[in-house]
Amino acid sequence: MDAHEILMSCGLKVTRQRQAIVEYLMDAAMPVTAEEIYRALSQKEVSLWLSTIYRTLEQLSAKNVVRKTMLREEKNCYELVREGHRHYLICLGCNRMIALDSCPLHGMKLPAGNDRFQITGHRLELYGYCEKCQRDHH
Amino acid sequence: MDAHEILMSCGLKVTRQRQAIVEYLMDAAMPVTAEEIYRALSQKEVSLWLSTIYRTLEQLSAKNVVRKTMLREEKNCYELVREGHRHYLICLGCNRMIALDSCPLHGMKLPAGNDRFQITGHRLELYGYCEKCQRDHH
DNA sequence: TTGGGTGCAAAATGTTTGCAATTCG
DNA sequence: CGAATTGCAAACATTTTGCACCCAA
Repeated sequence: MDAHEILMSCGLKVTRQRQAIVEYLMDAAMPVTAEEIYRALSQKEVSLWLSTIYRTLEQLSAKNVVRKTMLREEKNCYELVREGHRHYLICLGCNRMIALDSCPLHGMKLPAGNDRFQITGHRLELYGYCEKCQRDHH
Repeated sequence: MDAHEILMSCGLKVTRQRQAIVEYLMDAAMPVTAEEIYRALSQKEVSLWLSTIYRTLEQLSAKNVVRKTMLREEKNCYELVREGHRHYLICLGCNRMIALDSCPLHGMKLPAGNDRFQITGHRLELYGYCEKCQRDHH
């Protein structure tokens, strides 16, 4: 599924700007901020505005094609929704994020989910220190 | 431990404003925004500015007395660090948050934590629908 | 007394909105 | 062509910063 198809399937018109945004998200290994998209695309041939990026991300989020996340307690980040959901290890030393290849909660019976509260999703981030920063940290 | 002692232990001067902020956090059952603190204290006898609140929360966060959280993908919230850490059920219907009384991950061996990445903390939020909203939602 | 703290204003940052001009279908 | 989309400016909300005055230690 390429950018063009993704946009079509959302019922959105395929514009130069939107294609570039979706392509950028497809290439991104990590959640990215609106500003990162803006800077990256501005450096290429693509000229577009931040408001367009926000609007597009908003629309794609509504269609569940993009997910808004908030990693590292800072800005909003956005990532393409791929297989299921995704969690990250976040290094407190260098801020790098490492995607986990599976959900640690998968298949787990959560004590909180009972008839009084129906759990439909979760968000999990693991913090710590990567190999390099473990050394530097001491 | 009261507000006064908490501030002292952080090496911060005990001022009227800071005391009020910490007391408010102690009474709060849930993470609160800077603005909520501002409005609540303004209504009482306490006069103080938002910048003072942000500065104080910043300092308390640095001392690990307060934790910054971002629930519901919206604004920054702050909560007093009590016993260990805390997780919430968040209702997507009414936005209400319900504190869990224990950490579902407690005692769990996380597959990601090995010698290459040392896990020191995590953040987990569970989303779903509370009893009332399960009915309304359909 | 004095260095940290606060009031206050102003700036910086991130995001949203309104509208005319443009472009996709 | 007509509706959706964009460029652009301006508004908005949140958070940070600078500085003179103030007050806790």
